[in-house]
Amino acid sequence: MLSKKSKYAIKALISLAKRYENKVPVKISEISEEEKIPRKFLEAILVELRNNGLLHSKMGANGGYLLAKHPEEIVLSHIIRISGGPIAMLPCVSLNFYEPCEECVNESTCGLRDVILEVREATIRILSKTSLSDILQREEGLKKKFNLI
Amino acid sequence: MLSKKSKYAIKALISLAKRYENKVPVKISEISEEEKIPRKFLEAILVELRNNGLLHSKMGANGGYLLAKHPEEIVLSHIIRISGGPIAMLPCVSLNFYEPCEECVNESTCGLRDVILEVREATIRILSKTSLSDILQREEGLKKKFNLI
DNA sequence: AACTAATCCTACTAATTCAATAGAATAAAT
DNA sequence: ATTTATTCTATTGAATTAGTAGGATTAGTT
Ligand code: FES
Ligand code: FES
Repeated sequence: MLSKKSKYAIKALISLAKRYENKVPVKISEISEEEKIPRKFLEAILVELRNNGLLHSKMGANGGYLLAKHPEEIVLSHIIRISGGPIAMLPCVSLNFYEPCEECVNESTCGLRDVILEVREATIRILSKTSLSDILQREEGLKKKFNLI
Repeated sequence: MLSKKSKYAIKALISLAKRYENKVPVKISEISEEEKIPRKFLEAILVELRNNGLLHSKMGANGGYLLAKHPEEIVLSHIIRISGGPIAMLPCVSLNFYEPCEECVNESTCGLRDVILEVREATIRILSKTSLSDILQREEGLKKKFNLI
């Protein structure tokens, strides 16, 4: 399961991606209300995203946040990793949060690990090719689908 | 991430699958030692697996556990669900642990949900076709691979 | 029948992670 | 100076996960 933190991070970035063309900083409180994310929690999340190069921030009056890259360049796998969520289902197959499995004698011949490795690859294949732009496009597609029928 | 409980459940079942042909009940303590799973925790896990039809148990002296089905018929997705782990990355796409996302106004037009739905499908495709037998076969394959090189 | 070896059952506790909050410090605009 | 923001540090509360304790029950053995 994705943590709320990760989900909020993604939601917040999608929200910013929608206004990417404006080039105007967006306030935390604005995102918070729009996406129904607890204000203070979102604050911490955005700082982390900024520290990891996904956002630019502007302090003071009329300050706020802006995407640091084009929405096409920000992909889900990256957001999830930054916001602390391992993607893999076991620590022994995680690229970024690797830890050996104490119980397994030999990692390289572990059958379970072998399967979970496949799952991870399938997951990452999708998450690392899906950008904020892709998500916005999907939303457009879904809206049409449900309006037109 | 898979919970330890789920991982232990899978490990325990693999261990039992290895001796499936013997048709002799296997003691908790035996599995516990072999797979390095805390005794009492494993106890609780095995009872749950039994209550869900994956194991048969025999009480008293010479008692223990046996697979209730052929190792080919027990698949990972089933084990994970029984041992309490949702497979999906978001509650809104989970078949067995579904819950709506409070923040998302309209589930059917949610772009994030749409992507995560794809991830879930890819994951389940693998987990629901992989049986205990498959895992044992993989282990054989991996052993050969690493012995022969 | 008594003894022993096992699962079964109920309840509890400890540990960790997750989610959220509080409040003061800093920065920029007017 | 005042206002409107982000930033930083620290803490708290809630929930979940992981693991434990101890006695009841069942079945085989002598
Ligand atoms: S090495 Fe991780 S499950 Fe075996
Ligand atoms: S409905 Fe679940 S993420 Fe939007």
